[in-house]
Amino acid sequence: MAQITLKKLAELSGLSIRTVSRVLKNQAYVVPEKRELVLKLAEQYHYLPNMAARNLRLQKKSFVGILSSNFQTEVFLQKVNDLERRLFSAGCYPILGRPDNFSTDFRKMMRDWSGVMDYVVVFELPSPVSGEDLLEFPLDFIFVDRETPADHHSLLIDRGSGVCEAIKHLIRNGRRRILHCGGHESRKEGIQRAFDEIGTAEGARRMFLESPSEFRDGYSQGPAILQRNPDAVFFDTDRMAAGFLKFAMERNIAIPGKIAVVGFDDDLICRMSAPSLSSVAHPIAEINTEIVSILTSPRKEKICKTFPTRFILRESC
Amino acid sequence: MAQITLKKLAELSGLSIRTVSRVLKNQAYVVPEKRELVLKLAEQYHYLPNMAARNLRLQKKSFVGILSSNFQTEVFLQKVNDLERRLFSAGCYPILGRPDNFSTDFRKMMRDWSGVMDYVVVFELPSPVSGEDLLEFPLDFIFVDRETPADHHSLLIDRGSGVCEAIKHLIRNGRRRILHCGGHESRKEGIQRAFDEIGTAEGARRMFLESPSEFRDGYSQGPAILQRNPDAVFFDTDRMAAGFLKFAMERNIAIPGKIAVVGFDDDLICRMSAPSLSSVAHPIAEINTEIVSILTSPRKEKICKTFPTRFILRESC
DNA sequence: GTGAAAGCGCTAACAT
DNA sequence: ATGTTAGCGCTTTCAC
Repeated sequence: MAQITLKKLAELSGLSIRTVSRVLKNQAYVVPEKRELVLKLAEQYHYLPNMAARNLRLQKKSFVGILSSNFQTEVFLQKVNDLERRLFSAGCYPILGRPDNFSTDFRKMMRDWSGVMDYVVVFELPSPVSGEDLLEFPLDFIFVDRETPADHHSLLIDRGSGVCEAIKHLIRNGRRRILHCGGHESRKEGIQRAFDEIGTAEGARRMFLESPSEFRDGYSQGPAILQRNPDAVFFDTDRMAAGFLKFAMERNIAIPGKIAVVGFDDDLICRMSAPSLSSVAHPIAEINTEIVSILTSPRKEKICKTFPTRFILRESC
Repeated sequence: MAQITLKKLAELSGLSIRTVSRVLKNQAYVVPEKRELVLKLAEQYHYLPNMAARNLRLQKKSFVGILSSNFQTEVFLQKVNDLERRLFSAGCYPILGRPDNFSTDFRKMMRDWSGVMDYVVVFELPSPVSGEDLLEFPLDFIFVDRETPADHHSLLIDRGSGVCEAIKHLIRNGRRRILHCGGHESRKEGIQRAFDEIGTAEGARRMFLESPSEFRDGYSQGPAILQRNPDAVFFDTDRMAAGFLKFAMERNIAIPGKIAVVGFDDDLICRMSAPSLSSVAHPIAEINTEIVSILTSPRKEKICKTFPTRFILRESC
């Protein structure tokens, strides 16, 4: 499929490149008959301007890199999907990369992407990086939900806010023995806030069970959870909560009757589990809006904003 | 972040562009001291070659478009994730697009992508297209699991094969009243095959309940399903099967004890539902291998291959 | 009204 | 061993 170029169009029409360009960009000062001719030829040969060349000339980049070491979870898909929609309107598209490590994969990607984009959005990275590390790349980085190296944009997620809402909801609905199953600091902090605000006053008790937070963990921690006799459990992830739901179903433990359950992430699984899972949702739309705004109106100062998560009530509590 | 260029490096070093280029590409015939100097400068200024320019010059493209109107399901993420890994080794990256329609979105994407890629992989498209429609774009299309316009690569999925395996498994395990809930022709065909091969001989009976195939449908069809008194149900999608699992749980219907359940897609949900869901998996690795092979060794003739799906046994049957 | 020409950053054939 | 130069496909200034 040989690309047809301006030059070929010029030869074909016997006109100069400049004139052909004028016609195709709908600029003034071309006599109608020449205009017609060029248009006809362009149509006939399916002329499409080479964007790579145009962008090189205009020093304009129309892609944005998306880095994540985790393509597994469904929330990631939600984020990218939402971002794609927004970028599209701005004539921009996401290029995906899933580096397995910093020193080789990450570097290779940055090299390969140089010149086609100005910005790289980093959702997850296999290893920590410093501002120093990034200095060598002629790119602006936008870190999402991640400790941010000096001098780069960072859009942080306040995971605590949604967790706090969730816990307060549990307490207000009469739950008094609340177990946190997982271990992320961000979640602990939200729970702490809820107890500070109303939990302690209401006489609620707080328990903690340290655990990894995959599906299998929620399932395997079942006995340990029961042993602590909670009337509500907050899990660090939806996957983990789903694992516990499975355990509960097998043991005929009523959810939310006997135990209320809340997860984190608002994964698709929440709407597909039985009962449907209350969870804490990421501020996807808000963050992506901000990303697009950074891309479209470049600024000198680095953005650093924090966005709250929010509690989503479903059947499990 | 101003890009540092070969030209600047040449000025800085007082050498010609050619020599600088020689050094950086590790070619022969440069005296050590000049080599050293250039290397030092490149290091110091964090020189990165502009790939957009290099690719323009070399007429080489290092991206591949991925079109899908459906970014919702987790299988899509699996596919893209797997493809990304394979492309990466080939120095190539996926650019995502989610066109909402052919006439505007699709066209805009093809225009915007012209010159940066040679191939576009089409997973799903909002409307049917013909070979004619695609003629206007200087791109090769690889259609996956989709009716393919004339003269383009097509990698088809034989959905029937996995379904057939699934149904035969059910029959061999003593199920005799098998209900198909959904309506896709591809599934029907697989079920037919299974009955032709062993079902009829074994005296199994086949029933059909027409339905859309989302989560809510699996749930809402619960009563209609029970009414037909099946001992096994095959659902067109995992989401739908999960919906029925929820219904069954609420009604205390033993799965797989009373009713065996099989879904389709091998979504993440399969491993996270209770009980875990038997399903039919897409030939992701096989298809992506083929895609990469098409990209890396261009050919005149169009590829057209069909890949079988396969049955994945879990707890639900 | 139209065209020649420079140049975006890079490569490589062709001098020297 | 090193530099000059043309050109990938495009945009745009500046002449005519």
